[in-house]
Amino acid sequence: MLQAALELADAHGFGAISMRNVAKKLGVEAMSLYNHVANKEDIVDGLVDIVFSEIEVATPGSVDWRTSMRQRAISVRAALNRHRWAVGLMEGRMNPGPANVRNHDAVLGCLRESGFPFRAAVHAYSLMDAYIYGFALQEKGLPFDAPEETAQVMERQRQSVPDMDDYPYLVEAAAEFVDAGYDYDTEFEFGLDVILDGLERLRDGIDVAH
Amino acid sequence: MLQAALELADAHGFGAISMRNVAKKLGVEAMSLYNHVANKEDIVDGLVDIVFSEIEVATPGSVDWRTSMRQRAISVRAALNRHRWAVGLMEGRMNPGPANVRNHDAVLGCLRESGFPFRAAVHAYSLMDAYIYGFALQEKGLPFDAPEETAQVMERQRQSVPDMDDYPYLVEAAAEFVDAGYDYDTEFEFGLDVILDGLERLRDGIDVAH
DNA sequence: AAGGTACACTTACGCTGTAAGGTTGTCAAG
DNA sequence: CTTGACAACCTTACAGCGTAAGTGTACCTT
Repeated sequence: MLQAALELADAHGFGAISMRNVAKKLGVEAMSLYNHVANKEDIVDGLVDIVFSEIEVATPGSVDWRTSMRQRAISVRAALNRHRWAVGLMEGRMNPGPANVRNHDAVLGCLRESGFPFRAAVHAYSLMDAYIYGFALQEKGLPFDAPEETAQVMERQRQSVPDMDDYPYLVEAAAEFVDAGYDYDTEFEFGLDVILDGLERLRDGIDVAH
Repeated sequence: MLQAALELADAHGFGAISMRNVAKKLGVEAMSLYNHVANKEDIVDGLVDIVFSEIEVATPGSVDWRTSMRQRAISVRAALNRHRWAVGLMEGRMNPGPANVRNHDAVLGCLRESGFPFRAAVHAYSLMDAYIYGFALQEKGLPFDAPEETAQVMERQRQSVPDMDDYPYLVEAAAEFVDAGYDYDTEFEFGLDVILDGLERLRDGIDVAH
């Protein structure tokens, strides 16, 4: 049943998850689902945990913290790209599933065992995840997916803003993107590396101080 | 009418914005609203632009880019804390309002005039906003607002995870947060400064190369 | 055979956004 | 003063939503 809901969400977005839709996909009436879940929120909790289960985080000690965290970040983004409907829902679950918990513990463990003191590990985790989820949010929202669409979208947006010429930097950006495109992968990894650089300096500073 | 919708959303969350609720607040029937807006999405667009209008970004040249960007980031977070319902909605508007457009142009302008080449300015903007919106997402989702609630929430979460003892790092975190609390302001500004440090290095590196 | 449990069903309530069409108040042109 | 246009409001209706409540039936255990 989670499988059915997942396929619905992946194919037609979060709004397509309704008790009636999921039930129909299973050849069943809506109310029958309540024999298996408490309510709709329960289904969403289950779906989110499936997404968490797709996130790969290396076993501690197998690689250094930086490559481990880098791979995890890329893995999270990949999972969120496969399941765009999940973007705003990963954080703040009231009933975190097992994969969710395991993931959090693994990340904290990686950082702690790599020499990050507790508070520094929390800072690092908060910073990385804020960036990852925030980037996914941008990526989900930004109007152009494929490069070839960029020009049309830009043109439409320009027309919807009456006095576009008052905003020279936006005009510059629009022209540039139409011209040279916009690469999400590059963008994501750039920011990610800035953050990892900062965290590395933080950790090394602490090492020295000890 | 946007005012009425704004008060509803601030007081009772995004879900409270329904045509019937907004209309009731104005002493009017739901369908009457359609004389002023095309549809509900129109209202949301208007609300989001109100939030954008509350974001302060210094006029270019008045202060250096770093303090300007730092203040803006804090201003964005403050606005999103006043209007938590807006957190997932700021990015990816199909019909950006005037305040939205002005804000984007001002930020890009600040960076460009401070010596960031175009691509670097885009990287910087993307990185900062991903972090800001991602942090706001965390903050909205995280279950404890007031420090005194922390203990209860932690206890409830522990009970909802059956084999909590398999996750030593989470146990450590829970204990620490109950003990010493969790300060969102400190957390936010820590990550923000890591990012600004990284961007400063990026800009200086470019300056030297020229 | 009896009882319990698991799963499915139907019906109903109050909510949602909004399409369609009717009524009224204001205001400018003839 | 009348007429017509127009804006703003109204009511009605429809299809969809989550889910509370109650009913039926097949199967497994005692």
